[in-house]
Amino acid sequence: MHFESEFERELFALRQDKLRQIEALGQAKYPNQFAFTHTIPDIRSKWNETASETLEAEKPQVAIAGRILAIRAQGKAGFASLQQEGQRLQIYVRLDAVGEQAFALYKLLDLGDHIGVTGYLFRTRTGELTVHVESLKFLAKAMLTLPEKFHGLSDVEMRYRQRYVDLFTNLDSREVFVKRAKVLKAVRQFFDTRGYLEVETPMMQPIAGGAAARPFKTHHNTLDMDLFLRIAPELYLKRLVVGGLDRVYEINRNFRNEGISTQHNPEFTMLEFYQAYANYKDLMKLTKELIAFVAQEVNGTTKTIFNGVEIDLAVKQWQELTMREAIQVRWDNRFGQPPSAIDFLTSASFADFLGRAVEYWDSSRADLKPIKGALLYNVPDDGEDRLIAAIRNEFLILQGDLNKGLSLGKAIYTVFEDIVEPNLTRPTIIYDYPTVVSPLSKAKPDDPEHVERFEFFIGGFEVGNAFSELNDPVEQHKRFEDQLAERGRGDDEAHQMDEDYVRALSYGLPPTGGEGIGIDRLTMLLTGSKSIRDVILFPLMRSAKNVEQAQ
RNA sequence: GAGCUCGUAGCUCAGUCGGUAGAGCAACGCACUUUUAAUGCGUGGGUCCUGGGUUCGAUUCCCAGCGAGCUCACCA
Repeated sequence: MHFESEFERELFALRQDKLRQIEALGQAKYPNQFAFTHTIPDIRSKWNETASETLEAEKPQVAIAGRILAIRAQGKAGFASLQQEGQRLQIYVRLDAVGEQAFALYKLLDLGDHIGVTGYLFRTRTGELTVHVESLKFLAKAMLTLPEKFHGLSDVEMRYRQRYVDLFTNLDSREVFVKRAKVLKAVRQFFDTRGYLEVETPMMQPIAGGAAARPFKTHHNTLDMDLFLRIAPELYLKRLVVGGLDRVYEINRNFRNEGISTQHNPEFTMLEFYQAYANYKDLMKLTKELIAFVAQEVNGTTKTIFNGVEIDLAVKQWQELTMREAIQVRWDNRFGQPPSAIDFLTSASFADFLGRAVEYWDSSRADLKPIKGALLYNVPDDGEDRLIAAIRNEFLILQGDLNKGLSLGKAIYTVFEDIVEPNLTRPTIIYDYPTVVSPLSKAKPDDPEHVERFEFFIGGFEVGNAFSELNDPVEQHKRFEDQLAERGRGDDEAHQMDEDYVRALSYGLPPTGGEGIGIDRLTMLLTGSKSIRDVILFPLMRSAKNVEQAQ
C-alpha cells in the first residue's frame, strides 16, 4: 500500500489493530449487509417535528446505518452523529442499555466508520432527535483520518482529485451533484412527454464531425483502424431522422481536444435533440420552455443566482436579438459609434469600421503608449484596461485579416464574441448567424449569407446552439468542400468531408430543427457554480506527482 | 501557451525582516452516563512541493521545475 506519510502508515496499522479487537468482540471486520428499517432522511422527514412526549410514549423502533461524522464519548455513555444521504442523525449509546460488548465496540469506533444501530427515537435534553441505541453492528472502518470537521476539505485540487472525500465532508458539493441528476431527469421528462425517443449514437467515430473542434484519436486493434472520440453526435442523430425517428434526443459525452478553463472540460455532457418538421423558430420557443422547466424542477423556482447576480430563467424574461442587433445594442462606446447597417455590408466596409473604432480608442487613450515599434498595445495593468486593449488589438488583427480575405461573417462573429457574449447575463437568444461559421445550418430563404441558427447565452456564456438543419445534399456537399478548403488553409478545426452523411441526406431529411445544450454549463447556472469542474465529479487533472511515483 | 497568486503536521491555517517551525481540529493515553465545535489533563506527529544558486547558515532570498487556482489566449 502507498501511504502519504508515516502518520498515515502508523494510523493504518493502529486501525488494523482496532479491527482485530472488533473481531474479538464477535463482529465481522467487513460484514456484507445491514437490514435497516429507515434511512436517515426517512427519519428526518417522519419524526423531525415530533414532540418529545410523543416519542417517549411511542418509542419508535428504528434500525439505521450511516457513517460516523462526529463522536463524543463520555465515560460510560457517548454520542455519535451518523450521516447518510447528506443528512445526519445523532445516536446515544450507553453502557447499561447496550451491554459490555457493544459498549466496548463503541469505544473502538473512529470518525469515518460505518455502523448500523437499532434502538428507539427520543429527544435529548436539548431537544435533538436521537436514536437511543439498543444494539450496535460494526459495518466498515475508516483507515485514514477525515478532513478538519469545520472547514471540511477546502483545497480545491484535493476536492477534485479525491472527490470521494469531498462528497461526504462537503455537503454543498454533494448537493451540486444531486441537482445535476435532477437536471438530467427533468430534461428526460421534458422530451419524453413530447414524444422524443432517447437514443445513443457512436462515441467512437471514423470521422469526427458535427462541430468545429479538434478530436481525440484512438485506435481499434483488431480492425486496425483509427477512430476519433466524438466531438458531437449531430450527424448520427440526423441520420436517425432520415430513418424516420422524427424526434430524437441524446444525452451523452462529447470529447474535445482543446484547452481547459472554468467553462471547458475535455469531456463534457451534451444534450442534442432533433425534431422533424420544425425550424429554428420552433426551437426558440421550445428552448425557453425547456430551460424554465428544468430550473423549476431542480430548484423549485426559475430564479437562480450566478456570480452574485440573480437571473430569472422564466420564459418571459428571455430576449431575442440578431447577431448584428446585439453588436449594435451592446456596443462598447469606448470604441466610438456602433456599426451601422452600411458598415456590416461588405468586408471592406467592416474593415474600415474596425479601423475607425481602433483609431477612436487610441486617440481617447493617448496616455497608453504602444510598445515601441509594435503594432499592438501591451497594457500591463490587469482589469478593464487590459481587457479593452485586448479587444482593440483583436480589432486591428481582424481589420488586417479582412483585407487579406477573411470572410465578413467570421469577422462579425468574432466581434460578437469579443464585445457581446461576456455581457449576456440574462437569458438571450442570438439568431441569424453568418453562413461561413455554420456549415450544417440551412440558409435563410431570402439571404444566403445568413443561416437560420441561434445560440443562447445565460450568465455570460453560451449554453446552447440550434438551427434549421441543412437538408439539401448538394448544398451540404459544397459546404463540406468549402470546409475542406479552410482545412487546407490550416484550420484544423474545419469540418471534414462525410460522404455517408451526404448520402443519408440524399435519401431525404425532412425539414428538421436541431439543438445542442451543454448540460454542465446548465448545471453551473442552476447550482451557482463558477467553474465547470465543480459540476463534474472527476474533472480531468494533470497526473499528480505521487501518482507517478506509485506507478 | 502567457500573466498573477498559491504549495508549511492527516485537515484548516499562522509564522520565520535568513538562525531547520506553531495553533485549532484529527490521532494516541487517562477521566467523565443527555453531549453536540462536548470538556479537562497528558503525549506523539514536519524531506516547510522538488532541484539548483546565493550565504557561515535557506522553509524564508534568487533561478528552474512540478502541481493547483484565477485571468487571458485557445475553444462554440
